[in-house]
Amino acid sequence: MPIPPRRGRVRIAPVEGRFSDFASKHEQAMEEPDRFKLERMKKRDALREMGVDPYGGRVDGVMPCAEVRAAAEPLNIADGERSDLRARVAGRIALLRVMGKLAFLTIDDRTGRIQLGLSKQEIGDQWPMVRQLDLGDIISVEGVVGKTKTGELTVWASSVTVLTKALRPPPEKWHGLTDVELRYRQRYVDLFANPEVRDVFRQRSEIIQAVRQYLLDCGYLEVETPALQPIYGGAAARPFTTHHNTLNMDLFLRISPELYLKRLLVGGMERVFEVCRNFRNEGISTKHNPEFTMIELYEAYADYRVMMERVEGMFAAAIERAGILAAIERRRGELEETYQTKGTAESAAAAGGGDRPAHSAKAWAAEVRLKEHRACVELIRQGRMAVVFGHDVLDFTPPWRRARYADLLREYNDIEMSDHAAVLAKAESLEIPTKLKDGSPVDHDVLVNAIFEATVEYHLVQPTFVYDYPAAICPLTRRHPENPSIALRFEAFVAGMEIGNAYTELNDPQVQEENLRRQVAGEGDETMAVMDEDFITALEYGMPPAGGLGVGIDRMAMLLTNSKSIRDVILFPLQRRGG
RNA sequence: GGGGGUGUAGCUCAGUCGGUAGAGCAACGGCCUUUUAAGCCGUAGGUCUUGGGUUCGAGUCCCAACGCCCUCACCA
Repeated sequence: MPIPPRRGRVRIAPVEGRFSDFASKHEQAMEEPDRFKLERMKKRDALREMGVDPYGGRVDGVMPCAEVRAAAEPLNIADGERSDLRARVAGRIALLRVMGKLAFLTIDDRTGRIQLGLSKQEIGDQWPMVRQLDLGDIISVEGVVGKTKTGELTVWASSVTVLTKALRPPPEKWHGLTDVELRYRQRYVDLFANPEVRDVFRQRSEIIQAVRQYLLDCGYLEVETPALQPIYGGAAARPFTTHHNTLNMDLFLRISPELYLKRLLVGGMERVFEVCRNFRNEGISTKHNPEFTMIELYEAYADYRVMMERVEGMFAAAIERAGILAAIERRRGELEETYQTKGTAESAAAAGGGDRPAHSAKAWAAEVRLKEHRACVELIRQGRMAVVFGHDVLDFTPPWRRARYADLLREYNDIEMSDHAAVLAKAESLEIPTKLKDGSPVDHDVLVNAIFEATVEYHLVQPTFVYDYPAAICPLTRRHPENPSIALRFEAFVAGMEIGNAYTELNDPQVQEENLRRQVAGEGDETMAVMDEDFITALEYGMPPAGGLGVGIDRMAMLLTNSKSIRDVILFPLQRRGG
């Protein structure tokens, strides 16, 4: 099939003035349009020839689809009837059924979908326009709200406006976009093709907003500290490096905001938090993205016990204000429906004579998920803050379980944290290296923590605060007043995943300096902290005793939206070039 | 970095033992005023990720590269 000649620049970029050169240059650089694009460009041009701008502008008074539904509800419109309710709606064409002189389209907006009815008789002169519409175009219509014979709520258009002609076809209308790589690389397609993806990101936004509001209600101040730092610290991680040209100065992207937020405590900002993007130059996994979001907070005159309450409060606020429980009840209802309908009528037709009850693949998938959804909804109805995560039901109702680090270590390994011989033997049995490259022995507390990570963490499915950590792995934490080998630190675990980390902060500048110097010198590893003299200076002016806490927002969003991978709660996860 | 999986039409997927590359959706032409993933008739659409190799013949077997997923390692 011969490729039609390129269209002239005036046709391609009819906008006058400043953008036409730009568009034309890019048009030349673009790959040869495929047959889908050519067809759609033809329709775009046909629209222009009939005097219709295929890229319309502002539309006032648009009613979201969900509001149209809500407004129609009390009118009790009978099937086949129309109401007096007039509405203007706008959205992307998700389904398109044209039959001769009547067309039904389903458009999709941020609140849902609604059917539009366009008839030649009613829209008259505009009818030829309908033939130039495709799936994926963005339009608005104005008309009256009614119901079809089959009871489908429909906006019967009296006028149609083309807002955006799409030059590329959307993915398959039934399956949507499922190729994981394409979903991440072209998230914009994923978002409009898969409405449930939009729901996840709406919930993520509401979760962050809920947490923010909770902290504001607790008297916190939201602050912003540098992401570009001359010295990195506050965590043990490898940083990204960059360079400032004018200052001729190497800089690091922050791995943690901790040392800056503590300076604010010194400055008298007694309750501060930051919604903070951190950057760590490390591995990528279902639980790690090189850039990720934390909420870190510091509260003067508090300690790590208070921080436990903050974690509980943040989750409770998020679950309530982001509508998490209602979403799970809805999901359960959908699954029940899929299971009922696809598991009976459809499968009976397709069964053909198997021995066991036949179910369609969808019904089978629904059945598998129903078990935990039913259990979860049962808990919700008892007033619990329960969510479904994979095959687990997680109960976030405060108070969460509080378990001492040493007790858990004993429970799952039958060893005492302080018993070096036992720890060494256990580490060897787990094939944890007990010697450094230079042959010197690995620090006792480091071994203990390796054992803990390997043997305890994955057991911690229900929300659990693990507290009182071995001190050597906690250089920024205050020691236990009666046992200096213990640090007043907890980590919060859910579904085997660390989701929060808190300390009773160390505010003795001398001890802090010693800890940091030991860390910098001791490990001799590039991942270890760089000495931050100014941070010590700040502590010397006096930092109030305080509790500090960091919560991983991406992981929190994973838990509350039942997402297995961190990439499903990050809009544009890092991908390799290419693809 | 190790191990496992995967890559076929715009999208979702089949492709048996190595023997001319298939379906549904989308598209194009036609019919159609109550559809619900609309339907019916017809048409077109492919560098089977890339590069080597084995073979008379490779989507299929072998080797390598690249992307993606899972997993381990790394990672307070």
